[in-house]
Amino acid sequence: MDLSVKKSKNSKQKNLILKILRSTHSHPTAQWIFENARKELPNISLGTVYRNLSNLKKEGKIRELIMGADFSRFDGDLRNHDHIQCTACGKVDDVPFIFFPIPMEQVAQATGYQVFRRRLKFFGTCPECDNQTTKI
Amino acid sequence: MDLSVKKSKNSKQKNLILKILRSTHSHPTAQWIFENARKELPNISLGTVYRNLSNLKKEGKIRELIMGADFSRFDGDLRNHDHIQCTACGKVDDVPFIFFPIPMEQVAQATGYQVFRRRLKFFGTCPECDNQTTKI
DNA sequence: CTAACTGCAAAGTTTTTGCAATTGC
DNA sequence: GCAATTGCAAAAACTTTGCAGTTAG
Repeated sequence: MDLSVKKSKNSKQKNLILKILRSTHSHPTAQWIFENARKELPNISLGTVYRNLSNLKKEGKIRELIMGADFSRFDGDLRNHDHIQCTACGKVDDVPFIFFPIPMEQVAQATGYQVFRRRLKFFGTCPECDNQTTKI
Repeated sequence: MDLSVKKSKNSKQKNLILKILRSTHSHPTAQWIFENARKELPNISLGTVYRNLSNLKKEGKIRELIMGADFSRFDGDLRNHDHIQCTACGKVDDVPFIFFPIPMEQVAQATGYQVFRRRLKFFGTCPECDNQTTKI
């Protein structure tokens, strides 16, 4: 059987979307990507953005996050890193890679699962929101 | 300023929803909760389910997960535990609490955030899906 | 060439909201 | 009582899909 998926064309839309994703660490939503993409390609459609995000995900070039109580966010940085979300403004930032030794065997034993991956997410308040506690 | 939020009535709908959530570890979706709730209260509406989930979350009685590429899932168990999701069937299970020492100060230093909480999620295949690898 | 991709618009899903009636405290 | 909650239905928010035309390899 053929396990290699990849079979996809280049298109300016797709390349632009990837470029946008890689130019930020802010984990944008599909809508945000769309708005930024149309600055360069005014005719691009939201459907195309969603289709390309889906393809890029299948090809392993990006990662879908969906981490909080809102819509999907995408990550163009595939290096090992974790995430932190501000509970005040909802922003998601990268946590540069820190090695956390997590004994996955214990998890496998406790659950009966075969464990492949882990994902670690932190919650807190970002510097901006911290300073605005008294405002408004 | 008054930081205590809570001010909420009891209603049979709300109590039922909480009871359902606490009776399972399967992290149901709003739709699933709705379907089960209407077995006991046939006239309950989906809107009421969503409103109560939102209130219960505000009151800190449940937790919204939203962990994968689909719709929200809710957790009625607030004891410390982590989650594992099967990448084959999508099911989410609890990982009974295991102490993972994670140095949150390092995260705070690296990001500038005030860090409150962490959430750890594992991915793998559940025993059922493991055994079905060759079927179909 | 032709399979994949595009823009557009319509449809699908999940969640929220407005309103009049009901209910808990 | 009166504010909070409910059922219902309509609307909003996010995502997917059908189609006919365009494009990359």
